[in-house]
Amino acid sequence: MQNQAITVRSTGQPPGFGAAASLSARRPLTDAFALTGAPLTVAKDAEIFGQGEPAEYAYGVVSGVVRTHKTLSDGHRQINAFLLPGEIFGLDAGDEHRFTAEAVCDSTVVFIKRSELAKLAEHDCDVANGLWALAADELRRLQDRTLLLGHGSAQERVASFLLEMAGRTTQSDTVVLPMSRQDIADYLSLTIETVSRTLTALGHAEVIRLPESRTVQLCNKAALARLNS
Amino acid sequence: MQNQAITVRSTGQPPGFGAAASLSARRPLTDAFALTGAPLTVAKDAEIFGQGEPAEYAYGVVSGVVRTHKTLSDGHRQINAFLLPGEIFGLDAGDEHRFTAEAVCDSTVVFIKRSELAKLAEHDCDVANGLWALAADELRRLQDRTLLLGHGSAQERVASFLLEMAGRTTQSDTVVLPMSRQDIADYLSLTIETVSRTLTALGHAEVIRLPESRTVQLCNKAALARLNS
DNA sequence: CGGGATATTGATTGATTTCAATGTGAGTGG
DNA sequence: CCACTCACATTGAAATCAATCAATATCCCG
Repeated sequence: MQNQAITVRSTGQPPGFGAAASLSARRPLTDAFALTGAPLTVAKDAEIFGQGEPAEYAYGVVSGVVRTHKTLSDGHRQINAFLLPGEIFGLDAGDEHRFTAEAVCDSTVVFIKRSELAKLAEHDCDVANGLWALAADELRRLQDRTLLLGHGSAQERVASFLLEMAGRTTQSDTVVLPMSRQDIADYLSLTIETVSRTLTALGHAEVIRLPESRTVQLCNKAALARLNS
Repeated sequence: MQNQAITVRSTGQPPGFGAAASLSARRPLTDAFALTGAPLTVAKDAEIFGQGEPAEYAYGVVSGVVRTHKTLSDGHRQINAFLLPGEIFGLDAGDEHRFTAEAVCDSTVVFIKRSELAKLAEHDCDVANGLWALAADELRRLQDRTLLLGHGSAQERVASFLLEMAGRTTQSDTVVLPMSRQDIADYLSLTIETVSRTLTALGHAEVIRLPESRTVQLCNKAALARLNS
C-alpha cells in the first residue's frame, strides 16, 4: 500500500499530437511524485486542504478516494471531482487552492511541493509538457461535465455517473460506490432525493440492480449509455 | 486591423507560482502567433473548423468574435466559449477538434500549425509553460462555468453572463452584445425564451436597461453581482 | 413596402426541488 | 443478544422554475 507508484491516468486524448508522445511526456511527473517521502494517511471526511488556503503542495492518491469541492455562499456544495488511486489533484490552483479536498473514505496520499514542480518545469520541457497534458485531460473531463450539467436530465446524469465510475473502478458490471448519495447529488448538481428516486427508477426499468444501497449492478450498460446520447 | 498583435489574456491567476513568472511564460506564445502570415478573414456564421476534423491549426482572434460549440445528437447546441480579440482557440484538442468554431460576426483570425507549436514546446520550456498556463486559465473558466450551470437560476446565469461580457469588452457600463439571443441561450443552457424573459425582468427590476435588443446598460452592477453570489 | 430573421410575450406543461415522513442498517451499550 | 440511536437512504405530496407550444412584435434589408 505505501509508496505504491503513482501512475497518471489519462481519461482521453493527449492535448496534442499523438498519444505516444504525450504518454512519455507524462512520465516525468510520475517520477516527481515518486521522490516523495512516506504517504500521508487521511481519515474518512478529513480535510487535506481547504479552499482559499495557500497552495503549497500537489497530491496523488495512493489508496482510497478523494473529493474536491466548493461550498457556495448559499450553503450549496458542488463537488468538482472524485479522485481515485493514481490520480493527481491540487495542481490546478493559483496561489490559493480553489477547492477543498477531503477523503471520501480512509485514504493515503503522497504530495510534492508545487514550487519544486514549477522549478522543474522551467528547465525540463518534459515536465512542463506533462503538466500541460494533465491540464488538458482535466479540461476535456470538465468540458464533458459542462455538457452533462447543462442539458442533461436527472436520468442522464445518474446514468453517466454510473458508467463513469464503472469505467474507472472495475472491469466487471458491479460497482461499489465509495461515496454517499449526498456526494453523488453534489457532484451531479441534483438533490439527494432525485438521485435516490432516479436509481430506484433505473432499478425498476431493470437497467441496474441495487443489492445494497452502495452496490450497483449494471445489467444493461447499453441502455445506460443510450440515456447519455 | 490586420496583423494586430495577439495578446494572451488571462482571466484569472496563472496556474502556479506568481503572476509575473506566468505572464512572461506566455510571451513565447504571443511570439509564435506573431510569426503567422496574413490574417484569415471569416464572414459572420462561417465555420473556421468543424467538430471531428483533424486539428491541424490553433487560432487567435484578431478582430470580431468567435464561438466554439458542440451539437448534440438530440439537436441541442452547447456553446463552449465566446472568443474575443486577443484570445486563442483550437489548442485544446486531441488529434481532432472537439468543437466547431464559427465567427459570430465578420472576424479575422491568425493561425499556427499545432505540430510546430508542439515541436517548439518539446525544446522550449517557456512555450511549454505558456501552453500549461493557457490550459490552466481555461480550466478555471470552465470550473466557474460548471458552478453556474449546476446551481444557477436563469437570473443568475444571465446576470453572470452580462457581467462577464461587460468585464471583457468595455470599461463603461454599456455592453453591446455581438451574439444573438439563441447564442446566449446555448451558452447558458437555457432557451431563447427564458433568456428574453429574464432580460426583460432585469429591466423591470431596473438592474439593466435595454435601449436596443443587443445593447445592455448595466445600471446596477452590484445587484447583478449579488444575483450570482 | 414587403418579407424573413430575430426577439418578445403569453399559456400550459413537466421535471426537479422542496417539505415532510418513513424506512433501513450499522454500531453501541445495557 | 437485543434494544436503542444516529446517520443514511427511500418514498410521498406539493410547489416551483424553466421548457414547450403558440402567437405576436420588431428590426433590418432588399
